[in-house]
Amino acid sequence: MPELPDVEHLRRTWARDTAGRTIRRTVVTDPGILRGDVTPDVLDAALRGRRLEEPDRIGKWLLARTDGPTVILHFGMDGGLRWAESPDGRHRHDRVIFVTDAGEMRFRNMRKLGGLWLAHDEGALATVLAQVGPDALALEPREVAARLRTRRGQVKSALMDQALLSGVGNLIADEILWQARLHPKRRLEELTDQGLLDLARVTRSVLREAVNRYDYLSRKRSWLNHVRGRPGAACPRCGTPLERTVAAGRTTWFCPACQPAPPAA
DNA sequence: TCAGTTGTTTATAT
DNA sequence: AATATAAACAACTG
Repeated sequence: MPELPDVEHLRRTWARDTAGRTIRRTVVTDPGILRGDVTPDVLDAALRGRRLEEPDRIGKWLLARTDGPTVILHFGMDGGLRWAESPDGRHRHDRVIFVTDAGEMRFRNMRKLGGLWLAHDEGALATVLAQVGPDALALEPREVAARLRTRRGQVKSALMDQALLSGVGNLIADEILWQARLHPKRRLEELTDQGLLDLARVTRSVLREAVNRYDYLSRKRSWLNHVRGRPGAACPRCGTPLERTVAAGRTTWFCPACQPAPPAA
């Protein structure tokens, strides 16, 4: 699930459920989810007795702050959070559990892409996030356009480059390009300034609406993601059968009528 | 059995 | 130097 809107949802979940709580202990059921030099003992010692504070988010990264260290979570392809009042019903993919004075937050992650980092101060936090660009939703469209303008090559590749702009994943990139009527393999250097600005505006509007709907973008019938990936699916705008290709190394769906291919090389 | 999966990193090639 | 591609990671679903 996790692209920017999903992680924002997780951030709000974390904030709501852990507000005012104190960490009693942490349970690491699978050390293979720990990143950097943190170990189960180090994590527990660092967090025991700490008060949970308002979490932040940059792109797909959740920064779970305490009155001491910050826990950094990345959810990979299928990670998530579950809050429970008691230790009952833990799932085998709950890799780390933050036990508080009134319930526990579980970091679930089936495939163990992503993981957990621990930063003892802002310097360590900056080190972990050194390659992460500005949050895609925190920038004005003109700023997004200016960043895109520094790049050449396939537009989808740039949208998904987390160092250029953080938060846009494969599904959202397809949605943005479909709404902007741009073929995923169009080249950035071919786009006009106005074209880039339009793309940046669509980017913000897709992210904003997905975040404000509070879950994801799949329910909206007028959007590509409502039908994306289904065999024989038709473009919600014009009814043309969607096509599948690979761009930026990822499965990509687009409408061949609304998103005309770039001129052959 | 095999292909496919919302992400990132690394290696390799162009 | 930038960009493009593929593989690897891990665990599951259909």
